[in-house]
Amino acid sequence: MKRQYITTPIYYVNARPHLGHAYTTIVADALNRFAALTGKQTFFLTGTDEHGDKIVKAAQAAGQTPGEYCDAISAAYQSLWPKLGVAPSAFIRTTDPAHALTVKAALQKVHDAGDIYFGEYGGHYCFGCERFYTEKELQGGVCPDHQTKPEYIAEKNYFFKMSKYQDRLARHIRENPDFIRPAQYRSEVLSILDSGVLEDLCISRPKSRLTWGIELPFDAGYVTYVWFDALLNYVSALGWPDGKNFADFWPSAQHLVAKDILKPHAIFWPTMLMALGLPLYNHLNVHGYWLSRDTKMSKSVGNVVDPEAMAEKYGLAGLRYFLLREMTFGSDASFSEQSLTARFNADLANDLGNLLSRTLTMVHKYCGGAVPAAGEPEAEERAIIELASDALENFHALFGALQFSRALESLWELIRALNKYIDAQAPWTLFKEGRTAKLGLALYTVLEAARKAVVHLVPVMPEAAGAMLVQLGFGPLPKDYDLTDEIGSWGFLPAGASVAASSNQFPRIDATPGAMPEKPAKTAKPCPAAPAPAPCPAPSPAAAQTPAQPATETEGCPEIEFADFQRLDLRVGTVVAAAKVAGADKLLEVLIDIGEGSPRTVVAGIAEFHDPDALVGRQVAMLANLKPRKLRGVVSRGMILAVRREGGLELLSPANPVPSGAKIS
RNA sequence: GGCGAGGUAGCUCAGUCGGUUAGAGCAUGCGGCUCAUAUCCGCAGUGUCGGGGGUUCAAUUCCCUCCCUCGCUACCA
Repeated sequence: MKRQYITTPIYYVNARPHLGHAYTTIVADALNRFAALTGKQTFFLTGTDEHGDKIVKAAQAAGQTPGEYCDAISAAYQSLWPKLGVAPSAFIRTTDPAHALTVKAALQKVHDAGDIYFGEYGGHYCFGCERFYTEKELQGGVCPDHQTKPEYIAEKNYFFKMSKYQDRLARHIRENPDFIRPAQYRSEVLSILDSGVLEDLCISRPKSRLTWGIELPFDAGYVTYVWFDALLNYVSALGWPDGKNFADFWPSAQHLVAKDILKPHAIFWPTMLMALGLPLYNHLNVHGYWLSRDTKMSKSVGNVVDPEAMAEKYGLAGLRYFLLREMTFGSDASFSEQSLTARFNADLANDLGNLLSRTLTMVHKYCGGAVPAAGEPEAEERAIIELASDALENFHALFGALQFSRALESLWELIRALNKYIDAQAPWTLFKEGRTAKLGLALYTVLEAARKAVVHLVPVMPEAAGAMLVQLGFGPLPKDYDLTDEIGSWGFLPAGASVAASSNQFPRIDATPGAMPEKPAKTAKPCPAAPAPAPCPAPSPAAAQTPAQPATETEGCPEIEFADFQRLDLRVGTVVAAAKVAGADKLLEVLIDIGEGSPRTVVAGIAEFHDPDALVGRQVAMLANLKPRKLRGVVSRGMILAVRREGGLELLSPANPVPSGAKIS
């Protein structure tokens, strides 16, 4: 079984998530989905880094304990990911007790091996800042913040013998050209390694100065500082040393980071792995910054972009597509709502959205809404089939090599060619002239080629691509579906499948200043009532399906498409724990296992009728992809389904036990 | 200062292991179609490929040098 383990950095909880965090994590998510769709077993890790000086200070400033503060910011990250369509396999926190045990075990191991020593660390210490300054950081010999002269103090600390592994690391990087990519960062690291002897890494802080950290196993007077704590998350999340996930996934590890943490990941971490006797990761993938108004985003400049607001304003698909399409992986790129709008309108609305819209309309007008029989391809169709095959082959090669921009561009070559093909074939003329065989052939060619393009957008925009596949009559992806089967093949779209009457997947965004772009609609319009003539070649009776009926209404709710139903992630979960929410009469905080690794927290308004203790072990139906929401300070991720009756509230449960997380359909 | 990356059409970028008229998308102008989300298709461009020098029959692509931007690192050779 081929596998892929991909990680983002764990994000430091001294600030709320911004676009940079979102980019890294969305890239990881897209790569993870792509791997899963190409037959790999995957593990995707993200999390939060929560120890250190700055956290203690930030917590104090917020009037909280470090623990409370970390919980709050970590929750902000955890609840952001589903809003960005990101679905990690696990979320690690450095304050997780299991992580602390791993870090201690690793420190002990490296200490036993003789690669950690006790030494003196001297520097200019500013008591106001509670930190050391190097000579060059001091301006005119005084602290830049406090304008006071720092005191030179010597402090005993523990050091990791990084220099011992310097040559071995340099050799490894030379022998494995893909170890650090893109190549510009590889040469940067080699240049650091070649330019002199590495300084050993200071890995501790005395408890007299810092207690918010993991205690050294060999000296209770110290906590470990920064990198031994943070970097080890990549193996502790897999259950190192004995976890099955570690054995399964570590050999396929690759990390994704922004360029600011190149050195820790390219130098500290591999040498730590060497000291631990562990194999190195396969790839370190390094990306650049998103610039806003031509400079790096920063709070003081006030140009920080909020990813959640962008997702709400432009839709998930638009945001994720833009991020992957606009940045050349490795280089910096500029973010602006103007370029996002331009990209959205040109690529998604005009090219792709309109392609689907015009095609589906024609299938309904000319073919009764069913996928026509393919027929025998002629020269023009063979050209499209070949182009599709080339485009997809390129896409696979480029996407896997992190060249998302070029990968998507090659997909768009196909999409643009389809618009051109439609113009050349002019189905409206074929229809008028009664040339039904060619008409069916032309529309089938467009539908099938569009499907092949859209299916490759699933990793980029899972939800929107899924909806488009349904509109195209292909429906949700089969369980054992493998994207690689799309290269060099043709005709997966079954004739006779009914297609949506229309598609308004990516409505153009009004670019006029001040206009508030609407969130793109994600549902298909209802079918028009008028049944169209059906001159297209009839599909084989076995494949024929009932054409969509005109919209009707049921008890006040408008009739919906099957695709609408599919947007609901309904599952059966098992209650692991339940407790009353403090200060609320009706709310229970319920932990529900839905087979995700860690149980979900759901806040449910059922406390009036249900005793928390009686709920444990019970299976309940829940809506799992409801937008997370904070209720009474608790983030609720989902809702429990229930029926209200007089004097009570019945929870929905399966009549017989089912696996936790079983999908309701 | 050293090291690394980059400087290609108005914008965002691709590309050239040296070789006929240097590409794409967006934006701009003109024309066409009507199935479509005022969408789509066609045509039209423009560029001393950062400056200068060198090697070569031939350089945007190789070498040298200078300028500018970004990053890392440092005053130690």
